[in-house]
Amino acid sequence: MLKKPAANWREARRENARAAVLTAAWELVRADGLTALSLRELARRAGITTPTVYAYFESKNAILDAMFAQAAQEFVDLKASLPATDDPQQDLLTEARAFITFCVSDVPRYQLLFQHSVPGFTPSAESYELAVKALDVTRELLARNGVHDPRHLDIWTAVNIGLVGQQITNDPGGDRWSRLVEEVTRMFLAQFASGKSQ
Amino acid sequence: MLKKPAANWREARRENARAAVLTAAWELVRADGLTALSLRELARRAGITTPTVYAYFESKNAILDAMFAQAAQEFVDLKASLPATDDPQQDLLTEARAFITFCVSDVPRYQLLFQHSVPGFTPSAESYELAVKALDVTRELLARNGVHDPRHLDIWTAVNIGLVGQQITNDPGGDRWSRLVEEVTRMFLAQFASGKSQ
DNA sequence: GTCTATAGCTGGATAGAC
DNA sequence: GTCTATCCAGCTATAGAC
Repeated sequence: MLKKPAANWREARRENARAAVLTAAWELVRADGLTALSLRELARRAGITTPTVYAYFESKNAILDAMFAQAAQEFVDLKASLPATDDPQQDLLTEARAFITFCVSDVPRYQLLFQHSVPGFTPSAESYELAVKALDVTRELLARNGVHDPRHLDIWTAVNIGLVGQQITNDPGGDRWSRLVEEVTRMFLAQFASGKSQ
Repeated sequence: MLKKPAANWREARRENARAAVLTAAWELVRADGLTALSLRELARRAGITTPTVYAYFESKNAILDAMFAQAAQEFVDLKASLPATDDPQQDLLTEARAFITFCVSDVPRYQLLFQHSVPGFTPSAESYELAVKALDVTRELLARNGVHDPRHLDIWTAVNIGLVGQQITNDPGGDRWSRLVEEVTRMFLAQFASGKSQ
């Protein structure tokens, strides 16, 4: 509707160039931190000049928004890739492990997606909705474990985020907190699974 | 030893001025965020000019370090102010409540103290040690609840930080996560108190 | 100690030639 | 689309008069 097929190769070229800039952006923030994202250094890494960046993104915030959308999509893909076996407890543990690895393995992505820690930036509503929607998988997973209270979903996300936060802040590169995921999952399920909650 | 009593009033004057700058700094970061701390705006709020700031602090990082030291001391004071009753479970809940309120009521202080989220800044070793030492109170409190495994102390800090993080990030000004502290404390104690851990 | 003035740098964003 | 050149704003920090 919007684009004729004949113009597709142009669009594809443009998208490739945009993707290359985004790749350079991720490499930059992974190397120097999320707050170190500058258009000068980004352009240098991408092998172009600063004004050229504006040929593909209208502002720095537009780049951050595209990065947020990518991160949100990766989060959705992660959730979709989780196996559903006949052991709900094992599945929940698998999800927790996957989430923690997802966060710890790419700290700037975690900060962008879950901490909203870039000063002048708020994600677009659509990308944000995507990330929130991904929680539905967790909701179902908890339901299969007999956990139905929305408050307990909040507790589940909190303990997972807590492990991630402590791991990143106080033992970066290690596993002092991330290794506790199994024990924490047991604790959570012992209290809230199968209608055990008070 | 270092300062003669006769010079005390000079020292006191200087300390007052330093304290006034720090007060303005806290007001600034509470209003505009930790990353918005600039010497220009700080000076403006303190009713002085930028170079005058350097009469009291040798650099911006020195200001951040003084702020970190203040925050660490407030954290220590908070721990020291906790009542010790004959009900260890109640005391642990009281501590958790106090911690969460401490963090949520002053987000920049929380970020500075527990998130180390200022780009070029790392706290001085002494101030950092002060904050770590404050964990001893929690360690004792857990011991009085029959929790002795250091791993379970890590789990305890993680779940508390998790509630704080989710509260600040996803429901600022509300109580969606902070109100869950009692349920979370019950969950933790049910699993780990009195040598119940596996 | 406090000021005015400014150095020196880095940031986002734009003008205009090609 | 891509470049050179540049604008303008903000930052930390310093020089030097008073």
